[in-house]
Amino acid sequence: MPEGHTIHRLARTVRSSLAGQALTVTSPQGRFTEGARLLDGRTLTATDAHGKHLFLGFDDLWVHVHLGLFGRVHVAGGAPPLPRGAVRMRLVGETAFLDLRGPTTCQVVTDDEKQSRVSRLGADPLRRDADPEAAYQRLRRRRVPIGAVLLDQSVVAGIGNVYRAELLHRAVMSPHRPSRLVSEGDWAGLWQDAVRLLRAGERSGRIVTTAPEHRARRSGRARREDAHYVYRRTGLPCRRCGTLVVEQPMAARTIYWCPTCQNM
DNA sequence: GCAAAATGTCAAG
DNA sequence: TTGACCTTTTGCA
Repeated sequence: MPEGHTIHRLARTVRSSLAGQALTVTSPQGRFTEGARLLDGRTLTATDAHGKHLFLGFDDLWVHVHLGLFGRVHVAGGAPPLPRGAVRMRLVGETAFLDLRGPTTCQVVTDDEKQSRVSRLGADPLRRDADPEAAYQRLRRRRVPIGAVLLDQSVVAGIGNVYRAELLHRAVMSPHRPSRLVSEGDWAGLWQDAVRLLRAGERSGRIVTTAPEHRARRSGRARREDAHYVYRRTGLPCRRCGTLVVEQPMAARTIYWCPTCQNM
């Protein structure tokens, strides 16, 4: 479930449940044995999130985690049960534990290595130190359409396939619009909306992009299919104009959009 | 029991 | 542009 909002939320959760505790670090699955040995017994001192990258700090060393498409982190209070499935890394503190499964990346890195990995990332809407102007300068030079640029983590860090589709629909912009035709004002609007949506996602732990009037309530809870305007709604009517939503591959993923109102 | 899908990225051709 | 990789869950025999 990992777009940037998930990672920032995790950074907070892990900090509040495990920071300051000396941790037992293991790799039940066996693919992080070396790293676990380096960190076992150390105290978790910091957590940090940049786009979709999570860093867990142990003084001068960090664990760099990238969940990829399938990775998951499970944090819970109390004592851990026997590991179930492929647990790459397990952290056990006095009051809580963490299990990491299926990440693309789980590596011990130094401060310098962390810095160099972060420096390859573009502006993160969830960070106060983000530079959206620099992102705009990069965006304007890309030869690919805006729908592809929004997934390019070296331009904007943290947006994934759900947010890209939803942001473009909310901006009433075609994913096919050439990036050089995205004006400063267009970009300011997209950026501001990204900040708003990702913050809401970080707070709630869910991606909900639709306005309340689009969300039918049943037993007090928004239905899942009402959470989005276009993402995974192929063949259903656009909530703005009624045209059927279409899908197409773009930048190695599927983009969903309304061909009528998002017409450039 | 097995195939397919899922909010991601990188390297090879 | 395609395939490989990481793992769990869901749907269909």
